[in-house]
Amino acid sequence: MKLSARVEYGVRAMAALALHDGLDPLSLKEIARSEDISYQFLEQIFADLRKAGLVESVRGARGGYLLARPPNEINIGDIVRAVEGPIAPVNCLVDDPGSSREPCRHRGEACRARHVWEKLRDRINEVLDSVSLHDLIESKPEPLVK
Amino acid sequence: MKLSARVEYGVRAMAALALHDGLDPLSLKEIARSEDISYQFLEQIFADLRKAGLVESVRGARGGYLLARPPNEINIGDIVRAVEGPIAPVNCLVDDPGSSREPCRHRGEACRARHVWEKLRDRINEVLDSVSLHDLIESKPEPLVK
DNA sequence: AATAATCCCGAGTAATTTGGTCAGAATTGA
DNA sequence: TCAATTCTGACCAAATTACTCGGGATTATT
Repeated sequence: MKLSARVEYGVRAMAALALHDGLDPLSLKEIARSEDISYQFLEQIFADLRKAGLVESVRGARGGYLLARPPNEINIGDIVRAVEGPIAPVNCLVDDPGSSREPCRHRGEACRARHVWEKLRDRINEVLDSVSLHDLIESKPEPLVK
Repeated sequence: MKLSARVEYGVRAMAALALHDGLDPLSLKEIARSEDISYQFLEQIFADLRKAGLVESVRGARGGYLLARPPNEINIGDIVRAVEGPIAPVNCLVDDPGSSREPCRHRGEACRARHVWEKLRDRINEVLDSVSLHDLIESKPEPLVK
């Protein structure tokens, strides 16, 4: 039940972009340096963020990335789903509409727990969608109490 | 952001025990067979369930497992935490009080997203703790609409 | 036009986690 | 005594994750 490093990095990088919103493009090199994240790994993550339409790229010298929308219109859920795919806490909830994959069937019965997992998925999305990048950068970083 | 097969198996096995509550011990062999789960993998899972005090074992011939409490006093969260450890959606939330592990600190600041992850963790626990084994076995398995 | 800074892309690799097996000891009802 | 069972620790294979590598495409600057 853990989010990946991609998510952690993605959120931090997007927060960096949000803090720089309205200015010139921010390069991956710069983000990687300031957030201490592998440059090449970040490239992969930004490929996903771009495909999801959360950032826009400016190619060439002095290029970089910009938020595609203002920080209050991008929320953490958008980022998580972009870099990790849709939230699906168990296999039988993976949405895979075309294929004829079995739902969670065991010995002829659909799994009794399905509605629990569905509720869980919905609450997770709710929480992640309730916080925007704007909220994130407004809130003070917590003091480092031991 | 996925629960493991251990959780899925653990919940199904506990539901089987709940359906058999008040009767004689149910053996792992029986559960493994009826739920179509690897016997030896189930052994591992039940070791965790037992250590967590959710089941009691009866050793020897005609032995097996019993729920340690009535089905309405055991909830899905108990099972998930027993077999997967405490819910901690990001590393910086792993509770590890003794050790001096760093909190999520990046370049001197605690991570801005920490409170989001905390809220997420709390909601996940809430959902999982809101459904008991009793609820689970009372609810009809969902019909298998394609 | 040349250069350097940047995004872009696909393949490959190392580390970790997960799901499961194996072998056998300990316990107990029949 | 024997068969059915729990219990334990080590082991193993597959999958996933985190990251690297090599190079191509684009563009501001000189």
